[in-house]
Amino acid sequence: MRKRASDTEVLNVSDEIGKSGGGIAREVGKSEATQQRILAAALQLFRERGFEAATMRDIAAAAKVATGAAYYYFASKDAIVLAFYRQAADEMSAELENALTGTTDLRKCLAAILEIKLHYFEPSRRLLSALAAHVDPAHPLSPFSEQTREIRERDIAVFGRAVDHSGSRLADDLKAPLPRLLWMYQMGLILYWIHDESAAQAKTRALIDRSLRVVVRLLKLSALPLMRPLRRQVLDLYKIVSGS
Amino acid sequence: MRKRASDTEVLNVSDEIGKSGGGIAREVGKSEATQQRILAAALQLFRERGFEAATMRDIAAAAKVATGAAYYYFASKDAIVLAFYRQAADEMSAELENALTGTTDLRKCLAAILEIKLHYFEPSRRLLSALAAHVDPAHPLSPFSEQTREIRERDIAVFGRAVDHSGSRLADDLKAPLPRLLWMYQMGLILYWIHDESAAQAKTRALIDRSLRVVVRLLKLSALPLMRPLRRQVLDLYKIVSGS
DNA sequence: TGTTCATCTTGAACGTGTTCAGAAATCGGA
DNA sequence: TCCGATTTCTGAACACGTTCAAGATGAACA
Repeated sequence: MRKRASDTEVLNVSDEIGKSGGGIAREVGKSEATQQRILAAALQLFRERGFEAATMRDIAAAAKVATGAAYYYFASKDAIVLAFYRQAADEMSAELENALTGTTDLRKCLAAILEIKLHYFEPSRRLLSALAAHVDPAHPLSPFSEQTREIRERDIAVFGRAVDHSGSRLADDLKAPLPRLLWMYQMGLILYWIHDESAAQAKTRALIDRSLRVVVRLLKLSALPLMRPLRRQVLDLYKIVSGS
Repeated sequence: MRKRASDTEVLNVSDEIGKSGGGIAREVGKSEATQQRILAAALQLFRERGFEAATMRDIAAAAKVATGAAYYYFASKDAIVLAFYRQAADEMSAELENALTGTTDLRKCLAAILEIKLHYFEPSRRLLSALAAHVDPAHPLSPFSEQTREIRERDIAVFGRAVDHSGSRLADDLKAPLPRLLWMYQMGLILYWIHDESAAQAKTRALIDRSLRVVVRLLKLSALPLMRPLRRQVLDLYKIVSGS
């Protein structure tokens, strides 16, 4: 009976598409179309009414299927948000790569990355609060959960390339953890942005601009031989948290 | 009909106790006893089964009342956790004051504060994840919500006194924001502790010890005239976030 | 004692996310 | 074209948090 939607493997958009010739593949894309219809209906309702006010019954009705069908494609209501998150990561990746090659100035590069993400998520800002309201690593929608691991790691890799491309001279022991640290930093900014109710999220904009300068300044400072003991202390904290 | 449990004023333990002589007061403490019975039953079930697995029906049954009665005393399931949080803050306050006068060493003082809280919350560690799983300031149970404001502000005041009692020389512009900054720092540690699955939460223990040294070291560093520009930059970030 | 009235209590009912037994649709192969 | 198998879909049913109209309780007063 139930075969599709599992907890970890929620959305397999590109699955089975390639094997139309091989095994079990009917009218190409029929199933995928339904799934996309449900996803689209859900996202529209989420944006219109908010995550909680949009019920699974409404979503299914809007997608012209029965309630149960939604659960055939998505393991849970949360999983729909997760699918959106994955789609977002995919759609942004090309743009992000462009941003990386645009400049060797780390500050500008980080600013560009953040600009891309905020611009992309702008229409879904409130929806994201459903995704990022949780800090519990056990919650599927947490940015720190197992379910979001793949997206997270790919995202961290982007920061890794940003660091590589930049001309900044860095302390050697900082090079390995820095991508993940920068990712955490941007996660904090995005979290703040989601809940920022100032006009046009001006506060977040200010925070990004100012904090980027601080971050880059700290990076330069930390490269000084004088700062080595403190840097080691801070990196020890990172080691504890990152669990190595 | 419904008069009790409102959203902001969830638990009025000490309400109406004083006016037994004045107006409407029956068998003294009857109502309070019921409320406490519900709270106690809830906490026991929360600890036994976890917040989500303990249903309001179970809680009411364990307290020997109908389901609706629980909602007469508590506006929601969350509100019960909130009541627990308030009770905890009350019960810890005396101990915290003691810790403050115990030493003039800021590091030891902060360590003592954290020790008291972790020790108190130890049996309810998992329950706290229901309280602290949210970073959304709009969520009642968020440490940053309006509903938890009073507890938060009182708690920040504790850190204020800790700073005052300490002999550390601090930059003048740091004195005002420092208590809140320290509170945020401890909140981060507690958050980490809640989700720390290492044996006996050893990682949190290590993190507290090491990070406290870093914090104190940074405070000393920040007092140096050389560090003034960077300190100003960081304080600007604080101003943006704290919304002034 | 009987009446009044706020306080307290009840349990059925609502809307929610989710499950599931089975029906319908569609496939590959005879 | 028909058959068995697989995928896709249905809608009633479940357990949950929560609401609410109605009832029960008991103190204060006549």
